[in-house]
Amino acid sequence: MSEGFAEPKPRRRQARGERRIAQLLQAAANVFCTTGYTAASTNAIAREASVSPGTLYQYFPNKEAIAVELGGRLMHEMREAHGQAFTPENFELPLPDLIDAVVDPLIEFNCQNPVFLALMHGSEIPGRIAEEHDELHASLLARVGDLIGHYVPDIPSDERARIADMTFAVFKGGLALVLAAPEGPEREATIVELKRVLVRYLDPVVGDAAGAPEPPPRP
Amino acid sequence: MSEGFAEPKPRRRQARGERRIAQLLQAAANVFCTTGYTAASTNAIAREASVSPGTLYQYFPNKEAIAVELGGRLMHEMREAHGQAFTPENFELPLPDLIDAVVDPLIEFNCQNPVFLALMHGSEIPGRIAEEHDELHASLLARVGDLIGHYVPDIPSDERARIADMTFAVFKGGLALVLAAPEGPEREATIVELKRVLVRYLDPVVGDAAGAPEPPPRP
DNA sequence: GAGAAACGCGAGTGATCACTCGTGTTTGCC
DNA sequence: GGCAAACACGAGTGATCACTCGCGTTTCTC
Repeated sequence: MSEGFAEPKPRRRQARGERRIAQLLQAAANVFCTTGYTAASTNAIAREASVSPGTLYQYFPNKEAIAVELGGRLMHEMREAHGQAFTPENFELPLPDLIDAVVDPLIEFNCQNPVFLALMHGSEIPGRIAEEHDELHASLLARVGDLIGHYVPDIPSDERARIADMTFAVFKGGLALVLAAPEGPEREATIVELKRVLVRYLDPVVGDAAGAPEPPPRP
Repeated sequence: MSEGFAEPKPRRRQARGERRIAQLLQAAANVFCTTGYTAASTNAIAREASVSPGTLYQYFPNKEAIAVELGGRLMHEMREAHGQAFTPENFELPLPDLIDAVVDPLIEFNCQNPVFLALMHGSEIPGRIAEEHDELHASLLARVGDLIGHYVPDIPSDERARIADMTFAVFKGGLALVLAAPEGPEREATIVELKRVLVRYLDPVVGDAAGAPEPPPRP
């Protein structure tokens, strides 16, 4: 009965080990992007990282742990990206500028980490990641809801939730389109168009109560 | 060299066989929905259909063929659904009614065939389905583009394409939200909200050239 | 520089998967 | 009724996958 410690692993890592982990996660991201989580084999990940299967299993107990660690790191970066998007001073911006401030970092992050959507979107992924994703999703929704509540203080909470949900869903749909567009002017134009959707959808919502009544004339 | 016929299969099917095929496709749809295409095993599909693995392979040469046949049938139904959505008389409707006429059948179809999105959306699916889906996608985009061109005849083609792309992307994002909502009043409210997004986005586009200048007051 | 521990390897292992095959049953046709 | 073909079965087969293990190498610590 003694020594019932369930301590995970007081394992000392060397610098080489940390490097290998980063290398393996990068390889896993590539393989997950191209083949998806389920069809990605651990041997393929090891091969992509130019190491043996045994080496991979020195750092990760199983395939799911790779995805969880990768997802966790991406989630952390994502929180930073959207943390700087929802600063208090942005709350006072006019709607188009606010949308710029919120949307740009999120798009930038997803463009540079396409594996994020690949991991979060599939219904094939392990439950652990889905939970973390749900948390992040709920957190983002709450922030959008706060924003709407700030512009329209007396909105019913169910309506506010519905608008936040729809805003986020529209963003996700547009984000997929942005990621599908080739980098360059075409992608930029798609981003502009996505922001146009959001502005036109939200302007009447916030415009009713805030002081941004008239839409600017289109060129 | 003689008998170089590549005839697929002049196989005579009995009524029992046709029934089995429908039964197997239904079972496959269930399994694909819950586990995804890659993780779905042919044995699991056979079990869901209460037949033996050997019976399954009497009607389908391999796992991909099941998905292709299922996708093909869904695609056919889908074309019917959106064929009745883009009838010429709908072209003359005011924007909100037009959106009702186009969006409602598509949502209805996807609600009753959730496996459709599951098959079309994954990046894990066999190439054959992706091709068919691309065709359908392009066809739908063209219809939306025609619609925009009808309302705004002198719009530049690249801008028209971008608007059609974004409209469809927004719809897909909202559709995911609709499918995630529980059936009943909540789903209906989500559908209404999705239509609101589309109307607000497209109204300034078509309003510039057509005769629907003023938005109705919101209650 | 010697011992310990982290690192690295790759053939091997058991499980699972897509798919086959030999055999028995049902159906359509004369 | 009898024959041929379609239907149905489920144990079996080879391939592949996640994961292990024994052993050799590098790095840290003293």
